[in-house]
Amino acid sequence: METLSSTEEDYLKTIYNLQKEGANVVSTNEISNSLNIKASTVTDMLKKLSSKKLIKYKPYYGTSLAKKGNSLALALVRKHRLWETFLVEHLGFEWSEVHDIAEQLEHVNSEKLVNNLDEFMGFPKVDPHGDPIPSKNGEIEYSDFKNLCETPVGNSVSFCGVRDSNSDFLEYLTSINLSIGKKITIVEVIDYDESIRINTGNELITLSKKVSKNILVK
Amino acid sequence: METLSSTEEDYLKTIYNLQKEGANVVSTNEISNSLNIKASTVTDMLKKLSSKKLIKYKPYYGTSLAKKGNSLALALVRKHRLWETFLVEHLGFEWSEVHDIAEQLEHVNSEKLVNNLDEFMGFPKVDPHGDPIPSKNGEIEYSDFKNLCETPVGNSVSFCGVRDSNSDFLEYLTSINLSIGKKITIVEVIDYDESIRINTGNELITLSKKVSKNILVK
DNA sequence: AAAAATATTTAGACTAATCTAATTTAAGAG
DNA sequence: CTCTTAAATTAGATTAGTCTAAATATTTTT
Repeated sequence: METLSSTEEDYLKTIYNLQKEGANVVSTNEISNSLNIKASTVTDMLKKLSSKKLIKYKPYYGTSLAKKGNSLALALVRKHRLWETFLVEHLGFEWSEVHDIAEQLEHVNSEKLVNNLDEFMGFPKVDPHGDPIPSKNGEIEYSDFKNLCETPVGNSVSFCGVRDSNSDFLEYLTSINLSIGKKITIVEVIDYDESIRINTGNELITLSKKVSKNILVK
Repeated sequence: METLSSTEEDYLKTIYNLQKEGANVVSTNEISNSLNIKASTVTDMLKKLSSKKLIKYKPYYGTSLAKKGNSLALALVRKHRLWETFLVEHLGFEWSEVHDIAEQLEHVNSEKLVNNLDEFMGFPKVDPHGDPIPSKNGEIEYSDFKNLCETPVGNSVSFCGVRDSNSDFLEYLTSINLSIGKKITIVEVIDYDESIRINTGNELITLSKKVSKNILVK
């Protein structure tokens, strides 16, 4: 099993993430946008990954991960989330700062490193953004969180994760004092722009649809 | 200050290490051997690093680090040694296993990461092989260790470091129970092959010249 | 000091990953 | 069902890092 370049790994992870977002098959343009790489370049890489049997690629139709590619993508996600957890839990980073660093760390190649790190931290189940961490064997417990924007008025839920790890978004949440574990009660939905008003125990805040859509609750 | 590629960083670190081994000026072939890259390729890279003012390069003569290149190399050494320390002290690795992993980790680009890691470990002064760890500001305390092979018969010293981090060598030392801190008394020097007999408290062992040359003591 | 050996550089080519521009295919609108 | 538009692919070029083979410098030997 030859090892992959970081670039190849990036493509696999991107396909994994896009597929998880619902789509069964991922388009060349979606990958292109996600990675900020021109579509023509993506096409070349898809052919290459396909010839390595890591993905199923049908020209003009789309791409999905093959079994082998899926395991590799999952291993990357595992590494990424373990490193993010380490950075926040042990090195004093904010949840908004860790993405780019983990993006580099996830390409470090050592089974033992990631497994020892996992053990060192006591086998955490979720990362600082609430995303589940795949186990050594590639098992992942998909969580059944709902979008905050779909929660009916009057309900009380708790903040369990985000659907976007963009640092601006995370910093915004921190600035309004929303962090994982927080109890939230939906006070009102404004029909006009679909924004919502929520109560977080001590304050009443208004969130736009764009924000509430990216907050996961249970 | 544009960032360097990992490849460029590797060359700088190699030049740093070779220069530290005594030589004021490093030859193209030395770099070529060290990195296992053909001399012609090295020449190209030297021109490039020279044009970036990171090294002083004189064709057919040799190379040395310029001030800027030296700081960068030192920053890499710092990262390498901090990661090695982390792996051994916190993730349960043997000192013989960490070199290659640290080689990858040292290219991860984040000032804050390395500084927080340093702080997390309580600002260690030496790595698991006894090498000094440069501080954040690039200060490094060169240690005044001697080679075990230069220690006169009868003297008692303590094992402070190694001059080679090759895993076979380190595993060998571990197998004969020699680890950093151990007290060593030189019992006898065999003129014929310059091997030495030492007493480590409970055992009497014989070490070849090749081995004793790579053991540092105080 | 000339010849031989060794070290270094130059020249030309290759691969991976990228781009732009041109072409082809598929999808949607009338 | 044809035309237009959007998406995807192909063609050709570029850059970084590498190689081999050939040429040139330097050093060593005789």
